[in-house]
Order: sequence, then structure tokens, then C-alpha cells
Amino acid sequence: MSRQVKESARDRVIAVAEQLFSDRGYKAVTLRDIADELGIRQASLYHHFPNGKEELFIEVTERAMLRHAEGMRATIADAPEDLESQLQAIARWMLSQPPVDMARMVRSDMVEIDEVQRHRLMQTALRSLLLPIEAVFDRGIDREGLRDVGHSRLLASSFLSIIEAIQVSVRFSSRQPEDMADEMISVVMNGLRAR
Amino acid sequence: MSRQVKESARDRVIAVAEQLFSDRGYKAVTLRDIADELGIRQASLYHHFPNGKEELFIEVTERAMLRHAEGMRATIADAPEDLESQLQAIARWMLSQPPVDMARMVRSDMVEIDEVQRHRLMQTALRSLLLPIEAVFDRGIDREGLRDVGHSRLLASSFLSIIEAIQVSVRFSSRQPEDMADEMISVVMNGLRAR
DNA sequence: ATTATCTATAGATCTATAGATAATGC
DNA sequence: ATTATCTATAGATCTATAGATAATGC
Repeated sequence: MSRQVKESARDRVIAVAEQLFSDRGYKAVTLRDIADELGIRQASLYHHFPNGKEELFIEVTERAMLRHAEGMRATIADAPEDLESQLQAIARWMLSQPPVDMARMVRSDMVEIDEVQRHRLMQTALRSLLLPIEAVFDRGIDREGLRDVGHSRLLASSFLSIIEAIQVSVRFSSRQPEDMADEMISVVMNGLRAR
Repeated sequence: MSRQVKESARDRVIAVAEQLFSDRGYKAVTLRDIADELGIRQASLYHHFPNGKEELFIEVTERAMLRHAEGMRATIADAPEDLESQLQAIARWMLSQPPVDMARMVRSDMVEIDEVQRHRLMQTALRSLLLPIEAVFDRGIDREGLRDVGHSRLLASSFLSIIEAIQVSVRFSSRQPEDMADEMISVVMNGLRAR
């Protein structure tokens, strides 16, 4: 077995931390929560992240965003060349991932961390999540002669937040998240056609 | 001056706590944050809320939800009898209020509080926010012969999350939130018409 | 040898309690 | 008299550090 067949202990820490942070946010998750979930002691986390909680959160968030950048790129590349299919593909990708609560990230998590890192992370989130979706809307609207609302950034962030809402409502609904996503995508597509 | 012309000290506490809690969530806001903002000592908060932080959060959240119930009712009652106008009215109401991050509430804030209170608060949130919007969609779709997607609950939660996304994006955009809301409402309206 | 974990504990922060003092409203 | 605030402090929790011990991978 060559390198990285077995994930490192550090990667396991990151995986668990991502689950917890993405669910409950920076302040609500303690290092003890993460350690307990891993079955190790809280102090042991400092072996992997000598600068502690903030370093771990930044690493977790950055990795998640870079994974989104790549997952988004690949899922869009694989999808048929029509807007509806591409939005469905994006929805499936996002639904396969831990939730990204942009509102909480911006208002709560990010204010706790170092300003320089915050700006960098925000940029990464923008480039990895919002801009790719925005580009899909722009290309789709152009290609399919849809109503250009002029502000595809708003379409992109609304689209993201709808998927987020679906991930929440899965808790209270027996419907499949993909079905809900497709239904809302259908509404948006119709909304962009005609008039 | 009869009762309640001057808001009580307790009401001031609630007002400040709501600003902070709705922005950053239960765990990220400390009693010291609230006291500092009020210009008093942290221990003084226990005069108004003998059971401490949790009691304060529950009171704040419940009040906010009841205010939404009433604000929603009034704003819908005042709006013209067409779906688009009613959605615009709801958007304006929500944009006039502190943000409600449903995702964060469900995943993060609520898990910290007592189970009985949590269930009660969730019910109140459902009745105050989601159900009124759902009812507006149902009546509008019926009245205007729009495409019945069958699941107006999803429309309602998507609508709420779009407004939430707009409240976030105001930080990064020079556009008026009301304009953004109207634009997305227009897309949704078109999406519900025809096919 | 290197990597991962442990125990023990310091120091900071946060919630909460007790009891004293000041401000307010009949 | 009642309401609102204060000081002082206990106790819990949380992050972080130091140094010892165990596990792992050539």
C-alpha cells in the first residue's frame, strides 16, 4: 500500500471536526466534543494542530471549500449542457456533502477567527461555491435565451440557500431531498423562461 | 404616563439579547456580551432572568416568534389579494426584523436547550413563520390558478431561506434588499405560472 | 525514530449564587 | 417598598502547555 491508502490520524480528526463544525458551528463545538467522538483525549488534538481550535477550524473549512470547488467543477463537467440538468447536478453534489450554513458562517463563525484568515476563507468560499453556481446560471441563461435577471449572484446565493433549507427540512419530512431540489429547480427554471 | 410607555429594564435586556442571539446564535453570545452592550454587569441579568441564559434565550426566541406571527398576519391582511403582492409584503416584514437563521436554530441553538422547551419553541416557530407563508402560497395558487407543485411547505421554507440569504448578502452588495427580494419573487411567480 | 496518544494541570472564560447598595415609583 | 444594579466569588467548562508513555513504520 503506497502513501495515503490509510488515512492519517490527522485526517480522521479533520473528518470528525468537519461533521461537528458544519452542523453546529465554531463556538458550539468544543475540542472535547471532537476528541470524544474520536475516542481520544482533548489534549491529543494539539499534536495535530499545535495552534489549537482556530487552526483546526480554518483547516477544516478551507478543505471543505476546496473540495466543493473540485466537486462542483467535476459535477458540472459531467452534467448535460442544459441549465436544468446542471442545477440538478449541483444540488446532488451539495446534498452529498455536509451542510454549509453560509449565514451562520458569515455572521457567527467567521467573526471569531483572525481577520486575515477570515478574509482569505471568505474569498475561498466565494470562489468555490458561489462563483461556480453563478457561472452556470450565466452560461445557461445565455445559451438557452432565458430571462436575464441581471444579477446572477443573487440567483446563485438563493439557490444555495434553498438547498440548505432542504437539508434542514429533511429532518421533518419523509420526502427525498433530491426530489425537493428538483421540484424547486423546476420552479426556478420556469421562472427564468418566458414572460 | 400609564403602564409601558417607558419600556422596562427587562424589555431592554430582551431587545439587546435578541439582536445578539439572532446574529450569532445561542452559544456564541455570552451573558457578558449582553451585559456589556447594556452597560451593566453580567450578574445583574439574573435579576430579570433568575434561571439564567437558557431562560433568556427561550423568552427572546418565543417573543420574536409571536411578533412574527402578528406581523405576518397584519402585513398579509394589509396586502392586495394577489400572491405576488403578498409575498412582497412578507419579504418586507421579514427584512424589517432581525434575521431568523432557521438552519442554525434547528441544528445548533435548539440542541442546547431543554427538550420540552425545544419542542414548544419549534412548534411556535412553525406556526408563526412557516405555516402563514405556506397558507399564502396555497391560497394564491388556488385563487390564481397557478401550478400546484403539491408541496407548498417546501415553497414556504425556500422562500424564507431566500430572504435569509438576502439579509446576508446585503453585507456584500450595494443593492437594496427589497429590490433583491422582489426580483426573486418575480422569478418564483413566473415559475408558478404556466408550463 | 517518528508519530500518536496519555496524564496532569495552568489559566482564561463563562454561568450562576449570595448578599449589599442604589435608584425608582407610589 | 420595590426594582435594578453592584461587588465578590464559587464552580464548571474550555483552551492550551509540558512532559511522559505507547504505538507504528521503516
